[in-house]
Amino acid sequence: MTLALQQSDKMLSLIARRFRMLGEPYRLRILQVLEEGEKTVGDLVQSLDGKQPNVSKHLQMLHEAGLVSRRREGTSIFYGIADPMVIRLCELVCRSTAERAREEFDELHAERSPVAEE
Amino acid sequence: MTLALQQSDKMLSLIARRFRMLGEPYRLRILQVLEEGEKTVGDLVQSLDGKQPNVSKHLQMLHEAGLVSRRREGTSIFYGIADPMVIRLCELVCRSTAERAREEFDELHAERSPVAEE
DNA sequence: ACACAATATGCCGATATTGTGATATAAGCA
DNA sequence: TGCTTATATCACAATATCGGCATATTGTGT
Repeated sequence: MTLALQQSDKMLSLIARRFRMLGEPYRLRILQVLEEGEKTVGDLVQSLDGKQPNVSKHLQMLHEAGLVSRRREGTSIFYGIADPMVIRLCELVCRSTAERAREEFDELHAERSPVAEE
Repeated sequence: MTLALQQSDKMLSLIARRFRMLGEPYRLRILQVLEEGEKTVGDLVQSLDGKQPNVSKHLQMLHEAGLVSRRREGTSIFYGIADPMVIRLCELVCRSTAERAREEFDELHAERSPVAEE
C-alpha cells in the first residue's frame, strides 16, 4: 500500500509520464483553458497566443497520456479534459505550492535570523 | 477558480516544477521508500541499489521543490516526505493510470473491431 | 592537525524535450 | 478535380535532464 506505487516498472513509467505531462507550464495553461470546456486547436492557439504546431504537439502528448479527449467535427478537432483527476491534481499542487511559497516569503521577511533551512 | 491555475507565470512554473519532480520513475521510487519513514542517503542508496551521487542529486531536487524534508544528525542526513500532498497525488495518479491501462487492455482484447481511438 | 565516513557538487557524454518553420494530411466545398 | 481551412507531422537547433565518475564539503572522532 503506502504510496500505492509498488507497481511494476512499466506501471511506474506510466505514472511518471503522467506527472511529466503536467510538468510543463505551457501544458498546464492548455489544461487551464480546456477546463472551460472543449476547445479546438485553433481556439487554443488564439487563447494562448502560441504557434499551431506547438499547441498541436502538446495536445498530442496530453492525449497519448490519456489526459485529454479528442473529437472530430468537420475539419476541426475538439479537445477536452478526459480525466477529472487532472483537476483535483492541480488543485492539490496549487494549494500546496502556494502555501509553501507563502512560508518562504514569511521566512524571508521575518525579523529574527532565519531558522536555517539550508 | 476552475483549475485553480490562473496564477502568475512564476506560480505556474513552480507548480510545473513540482509535477516534473514527480515525473521521474527513480524519484517516485525514492518517495516510495521515504513513505516508510525518514531515511538517510545511504539507506536509500542501499534500498534502491543506486549510485550515491545520483540519489543525492534527486534528493536535492525534491528538497528544492519542497517535497522532502532534510534533517542532519551527525554526518548523516535524514530525508523524509515533507508534504503529505505527495501521497495523495500519487494515489490519484496511480488509480487513474491503472484504470486507463485496464481500459486499453480491454480494448485490445475485445473481439469486435476496436472503436478506433487511434 | 590528521584520517575517516557520509553527503554534496562539478563535469561530462548520451539522450530527451522544446519551439519553430516548412510541409503533409484530412475534411468540406465549388 | 482543385481550392480552402484545420490540424498533424517532419526536420532542425537550442536547451534541459540523467547517470556516472571524480572530487569537494561537512561532521566526528583521534
